[in-house]
Amino acid sequence: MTIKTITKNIKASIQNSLEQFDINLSKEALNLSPPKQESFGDLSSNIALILAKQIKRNPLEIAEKVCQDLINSNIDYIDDITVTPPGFINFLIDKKFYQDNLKLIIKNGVEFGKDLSVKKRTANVEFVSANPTGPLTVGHGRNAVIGDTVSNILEWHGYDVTKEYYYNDAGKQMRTLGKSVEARYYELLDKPFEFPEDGYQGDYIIEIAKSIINHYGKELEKEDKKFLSYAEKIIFKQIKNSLNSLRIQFDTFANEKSFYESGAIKKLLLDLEEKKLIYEKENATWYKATAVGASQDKVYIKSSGEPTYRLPDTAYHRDKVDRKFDLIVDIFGADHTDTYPDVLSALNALDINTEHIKILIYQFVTLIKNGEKVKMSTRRADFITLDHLIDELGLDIVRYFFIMRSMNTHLDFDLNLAKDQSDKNPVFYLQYAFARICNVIRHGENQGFEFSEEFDSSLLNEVSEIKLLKLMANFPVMMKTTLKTLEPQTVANYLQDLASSFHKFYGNCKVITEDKKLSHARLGLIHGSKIILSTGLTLLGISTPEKM
RNA sequence: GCGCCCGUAGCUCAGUAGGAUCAGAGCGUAUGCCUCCGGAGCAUAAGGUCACAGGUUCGAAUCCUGUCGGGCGCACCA
Repeated sequence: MTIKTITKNIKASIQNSLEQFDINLSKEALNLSPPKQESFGDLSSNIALILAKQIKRNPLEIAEKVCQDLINSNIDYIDDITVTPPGFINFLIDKKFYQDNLKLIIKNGVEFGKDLSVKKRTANVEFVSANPTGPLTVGHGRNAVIGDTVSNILEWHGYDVTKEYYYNDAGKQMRTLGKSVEARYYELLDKPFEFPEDGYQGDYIIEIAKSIINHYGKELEKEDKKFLSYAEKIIFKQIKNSLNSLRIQFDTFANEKSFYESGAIKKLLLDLEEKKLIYEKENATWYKATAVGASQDKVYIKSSGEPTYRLPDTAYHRDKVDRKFDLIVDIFGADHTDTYPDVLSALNALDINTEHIKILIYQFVTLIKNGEKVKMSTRRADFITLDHLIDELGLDIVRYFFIMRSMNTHLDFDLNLAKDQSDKNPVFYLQYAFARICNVIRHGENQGFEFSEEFDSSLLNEVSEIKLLKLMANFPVMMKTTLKTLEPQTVANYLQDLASSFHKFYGNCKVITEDKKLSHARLGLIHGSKIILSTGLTLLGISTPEKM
C-alpha cells in the first residue's frame, strides 16, 4: 500500500459517488492534493467546488453528500473525512499507514518508491556539448550538473540512459583555435606570426603551443593540421578531467564531422528539398523556416560554402530519433532559446515525430567575485574555470549549488559567499543529518542495540516522528513530479525538508533510551530516514559521509 | 523594435501546473537551549500591499492584458 494506491482508491470512491449527479467529468478534474494547512488533513479534493458551477448547486451541499458516501465506502487507511467551507473534502490518512510504510521503506531499501511495473525504457540525454576550444567555464558547469542529475533521475525511474556529448569539430571555432595555436607556436619560436583577430587569447593556448614544440619539434609548416588536432586532443582531455572531478562520465560522444562523412547531411538537404523547404539566394542555401511558422528564413549553407551549425544539428537530432530512444533530452543554455525550434520544425516537416524530445533551457550563471560580476568569455580568456570552482569549493558544493535553483532563473553564484559560508552551507546541513544518523546507529551498537527489522512501528507517535514519517512516505510522489518536470531542484528542496524534519525529531526525541522497544522503533525510523537521504543525495551526485 | 526567461523578507531563493483568515526556507539580525545519542543542530522574535495597474471566478504569488525594471537571444558565430 502506497500513497498512490490510497489516492487511487479515494478517486474511485469519489467517482462512484458522483454518478448520482449525472455528470461526466474529465480525469484531470479529479485532483487530490495535500492541503497547505496540516489541520485540514493529508489530502483534499476540490471536486465539489468544480462541480458546483456545472450543476448549479451549493458546493458545500455537494461536498457533504459525497463525504457521506465516502465514509460509507470505508476506504482503507482513511481515518476521517471532513468537509470545510467553501466546499473542500478533506481526508485524514490513518497514522498506521505511515507507520506501516516505514517497514516498506526498510524492506525495499534503495528500491523504495520505484514503479517496477513499467517496462524498460531508453533515454538519451545530451549535455555539456561544449566545443573543445578551451577549458570548461562556470556556465558549462551548470549545464553539466543539470544534465548528469537529470540522467540520474531518469535512471532511478528505470530508464536506460545514454549520456551524450555532441561537439562541432568542423566549424569556424575550431579553425580559429588551430590558427591561435599556430600563432603562439611561431611566437614562441621568435618567428613571424599573425594572431587571428578573433583568436583565443588564454594562456592555455600558449601551453599547448609549448607542448607542440616538445612533441613535434620546431619545424612545423604553416597550416599544419597538427596544430588543431593536437590542441583538440589536449583540450578534450582537460574537459573530460574537469567532468570527472564532478563525477560525470559520458557514454557516447557524437561529432559534427561524422554526419558529413556518413552522408546524413546530404540526405537531410535532399529530403528537405523534396518538401520544397530549401532554396538558393545570394549564393547561400536557405531553409524556408517561414513556411513552418518562424519569423524569418535561416541560412543552412553560407555563401562561402560552409554550413552553419543549424544544418549538422538537425541531422544530429534526426540521428538521435533514428536511434529509437523513448525519450530525448537536450540541455541548452539560454542563448540557444531561439535555435532549437528550427531543428524541430525541420524534423517535423519530414514527418519525424519530435514529441519525445524535451528541451531543457537553463538561464545563465552570473559569477560574483568580491562583490562584482565576472563577465565571462571563452575567446577573451576572461573567465573562471570550472576546475577553479571545484578546487575552491569541492565537488559536493559545486554540484549542489548548480541544481538548488530552478533552472529557469538566473543563478547568482557568489564565490566569496559560497566559500566563506561553507560552514553553514545547505549541503552540509544535508550531510550532517546523514552523519548524525550514522552516529546514533553507532552509539546504539555500543549500547548493545542491534538494528532489527522486527520493531514495533506503532510506537512512533510523537508529532515530530509522524511528520518525518509523512515526508518519507511522500518521497515517491516527489520523484514522480520530478520525472514529469525534469527539474532536479525539487529533489534538493525535498531533501532540505527531510533533513530539517530529522533534525527536529532528533532534538525532540532521544533514540537510544532505557525503553528498549521504543529505542528499536526509533532505530527503525532513523534507518528509514537514512535510506531516503542516501537515495536522494546519490541522485544529486553528492557524497554521504558517515562522519564529518 | 520583436521573441524567450525573470521580478516574492535586508540578501539568495522555495512555493508541488488556481486553493482554505499564518505566503515559506536559508543567510544576516535579536534572544534562549550542551553534567543529556555530535550545537555543522534545535526553539523563539523581528522582517512582506508576492514590481505596479487592470481583468478572468466561489478563490490569483500562480492564468490573461498593459506598464516599469533586469537577463538572454534576434548574424552567411556556434
